[in-house]
Amino acid sequence: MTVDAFAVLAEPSRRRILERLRHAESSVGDLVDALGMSQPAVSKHLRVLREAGFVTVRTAAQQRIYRIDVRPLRAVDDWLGPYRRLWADHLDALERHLDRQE
Amino acid sequence: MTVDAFAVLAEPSRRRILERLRHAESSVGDLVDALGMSQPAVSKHLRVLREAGFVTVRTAAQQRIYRIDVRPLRAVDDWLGPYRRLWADHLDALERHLDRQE
DNA sequence: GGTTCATATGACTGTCAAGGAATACGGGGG
DNA sequence: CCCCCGTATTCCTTGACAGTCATATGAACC
Repeated sequence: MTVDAFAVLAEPSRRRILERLRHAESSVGDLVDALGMSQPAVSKHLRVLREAGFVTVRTAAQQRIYRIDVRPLRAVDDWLGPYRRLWADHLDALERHLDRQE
Repeated sequence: MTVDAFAVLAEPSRRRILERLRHAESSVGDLVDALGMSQPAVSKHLRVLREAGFVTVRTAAQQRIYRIDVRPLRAVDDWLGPYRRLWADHLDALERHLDRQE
């Protein structure tokens, strides 16, 4: 996970790949068909995702089956933690405000 | 918010700015001192953050006071939603597994 | 063992964003 | 009114990255 998770997610195509892998693991060819982009492009994005820990690979005959790994996403989720508190506090303040209105 | 929130967050310096603004609103000069980078660099990052909705500006005399706005972060949080389910399910499965072990 | 299928990789090109230096802008104080 | 302070903007250079095309790898099948 030496790579920056946010930088990896900055690429829309990579998010689309993750979106697809969220529902089911897929071979490279499946992704090529589903996303309508060239095979080398897909393979390169998969490499980036793999090196950042977002996906794992398994070899099945002549295919490589990619599967999502949620750990980097949990890291992003953790990063959001303190900020989440921010809008929770705002909601609390809003509620108090509305209570006072009554 | 026409800009991609993930692309904005991909820049470490911008995350550092947000981290700082999470605790307190700041003038540009404050951020320059705190982050140890050039004033133009900070101003440019603030512009990106502003155009993506991450921060708002207020003018106080000759200073511009920047304040965090959590809405784009909530969008990121929402994006994570479906994936969060993924590892919640995994945790459930683990619990069931451990229960069966007893 | 050579061919075919699925995928990875390399070389190359175009694009875009970040950083620095210099400069413009705009309000405030003398 | 001129100057100064804080900040924004412009120009320029440089580096990173995505996409394409072509080719390499490697397993399976005949």
